[in-house]
Amino acid sequence: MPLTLEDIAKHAGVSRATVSRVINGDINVRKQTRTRVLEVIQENNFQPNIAARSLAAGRTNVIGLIIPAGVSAIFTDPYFPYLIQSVSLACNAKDYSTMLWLAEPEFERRMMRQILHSGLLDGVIVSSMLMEDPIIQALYGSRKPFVLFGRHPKLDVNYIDAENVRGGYEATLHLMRLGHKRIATITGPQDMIAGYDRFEGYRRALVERGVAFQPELVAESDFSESGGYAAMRRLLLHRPTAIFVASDTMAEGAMRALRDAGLRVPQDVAIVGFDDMPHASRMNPPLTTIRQPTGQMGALAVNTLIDIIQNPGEHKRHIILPIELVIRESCGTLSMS
Amino acid sequence: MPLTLEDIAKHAGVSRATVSRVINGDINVRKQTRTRVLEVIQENNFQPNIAARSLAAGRTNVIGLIIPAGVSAIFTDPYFPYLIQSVSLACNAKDYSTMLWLAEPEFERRMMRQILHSGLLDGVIVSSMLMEDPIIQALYGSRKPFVLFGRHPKLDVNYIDAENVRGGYEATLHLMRLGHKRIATITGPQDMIAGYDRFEGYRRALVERGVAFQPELVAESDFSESGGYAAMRRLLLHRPTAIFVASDTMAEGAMRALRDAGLRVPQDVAIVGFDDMPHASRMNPPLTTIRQPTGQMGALAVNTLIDIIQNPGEHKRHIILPIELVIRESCGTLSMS
DNA sequence: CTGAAAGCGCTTACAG
DNA sequence: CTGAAAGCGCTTACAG
Repeated sequence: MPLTLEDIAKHAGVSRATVSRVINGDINVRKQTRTRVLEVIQENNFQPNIAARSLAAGRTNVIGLIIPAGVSAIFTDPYFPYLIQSVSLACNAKDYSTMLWLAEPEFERRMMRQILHSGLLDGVIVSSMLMEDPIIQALYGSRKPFVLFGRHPKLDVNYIDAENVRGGYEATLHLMRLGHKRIATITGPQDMIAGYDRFEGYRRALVERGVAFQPELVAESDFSESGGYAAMRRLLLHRPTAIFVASDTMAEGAMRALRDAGLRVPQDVAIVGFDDMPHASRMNPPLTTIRQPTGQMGALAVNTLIDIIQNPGEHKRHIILPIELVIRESCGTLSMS
Repeated sequence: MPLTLEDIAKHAGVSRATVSRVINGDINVRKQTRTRVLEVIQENNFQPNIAARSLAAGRTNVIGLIIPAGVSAIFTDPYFPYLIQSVSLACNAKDYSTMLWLAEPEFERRMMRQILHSGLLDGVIVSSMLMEDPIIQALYGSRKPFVLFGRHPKLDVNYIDAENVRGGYEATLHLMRLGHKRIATITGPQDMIAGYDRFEGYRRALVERGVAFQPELVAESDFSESGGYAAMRRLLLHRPTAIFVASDTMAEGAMRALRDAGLRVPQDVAIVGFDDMPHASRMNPPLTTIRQPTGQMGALAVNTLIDIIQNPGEHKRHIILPIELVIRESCGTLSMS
């Protein structure tokens, strides 16, 4: 059977309360006492029982990561493993653990009960939700600390985000500078904020340069590879010479569609992606794209959440990370214009 | 503040013990009483505090899923999201929650303490570990229920596995039947059981048909796309006419290498993969591969683990799922031989 | 700086 | 079939 605080206390010749203080970094412990207790803890590889701590103190050092299971992109877009990994590592580094929730509508009620009422989670990180998702509403109405991946258009919540609008803008502008006139776009879902904002950037670039917006050059998709493929096939009917795709993974699908149609990149169609996932540089040709710091964002979300848990009631945190245009070979060069 | 058992008991006019019995499905409750209590629970959307239950009963309805973070394939192989999803859904369906651990050597000690001593997990599922991983040793030496994805060559443990040896055998045999003489293979890591077994199947097919084993036709890789690419480039020097690749994702990399080398599939080189991930059918050409029931395996692992938790001390469970050759277009047809 | 004691919200023998 | 009570292993005012 695992040891208890009481056991450690006995070994160290102090009370159970003192051991607890040592573990929790209370200042009111004599240095000598602290050292002795720490030694005994080390020797016995002691780990306090989380359930007991949770019950007594109301905290668990566990946070939840919610990703909607409906997002089919979760299977083709390395964005998700990267996100999960960076969150998991950042948690470990702060002595927290990660509980993963793939939100299925079917189990949503159960999930929300667990999250809000079971006392299991100190806080939660939410990624890739639809803006109108009831989960966000439920969290917003509770006092459970949470941070969103991606800003929210209506609610004042804590969030981490990238400069998505500027990303879409820079990508489109890059294509314009290369002389393209018929620039299409494959967007993410318009009920997801990242999908919406990247498309907004595209529109702004057109407006700014006085280019008429043409609805037939827009295909909404779902951030998945096969979605990008299907969207590209639809756009092909309208003969764009360039295309801004709102994720690298969709860009991969789009390039597959172009290849199947016998078109060359960049000679026939130029492409800019979004994300700068590692495989972007391995595509054929290597993909020009907008880089966002996915790895950093996971860690930042964790640290922000922990900060909120420890200092509740302060102002909402809004963190927006810079993007950057990475030029490779999928747009050709200036001379082609 | 969340409600407690005591609150529900008061509303229903019974004792706290009775409410607990109702929640835990104890038979010793009068039907009428049960109904009344359930109503009150429903009305109030009551969720028992997990920490308190854990402390009192020694169970949490939380299981851990451990995946080593060092596996770079985690970013390119949809196998992992599928696995995570199927485990997560199966857990939810059984009223369990999933705790995700991406095992970093750096945090291994912390992780093992949490898993074995914090009382947070009722059991754990371990995927894609190296056979000699100390985590498996530690679990084996503990009394924490666990099931492995993939058999263990030395320890008598609970596991779910696919017929990997037969899969490698069938894949290789298929290529032989098509008349190929120089059949190469790209293997998974030989310190992972799936990598080892699939390679073993390849060797058995050669032996059975009296074909000499040629070490230069074997390239060990890491289950990632870029690993498959690099391995294929090495093999190209030895001019194989066919190749068995131990995962679809590596096969994707291999096909990219062939394309870059100006070789056609299947005319110049025939390929068989392993997994039958959804993108296998979308490759160019569609990939002939060995199908394994990944989705089922996650659910089966969860159900097996829960069974072990509830009925400890019984014999070890060994579940091996059948594979199946799926013929598409990456090997050409019999007439080509 | 330290200890004795109450209490967190459940489960589960025990008694009836 | 039901309730009173002990106990799970911690944390944290409170007292000294």
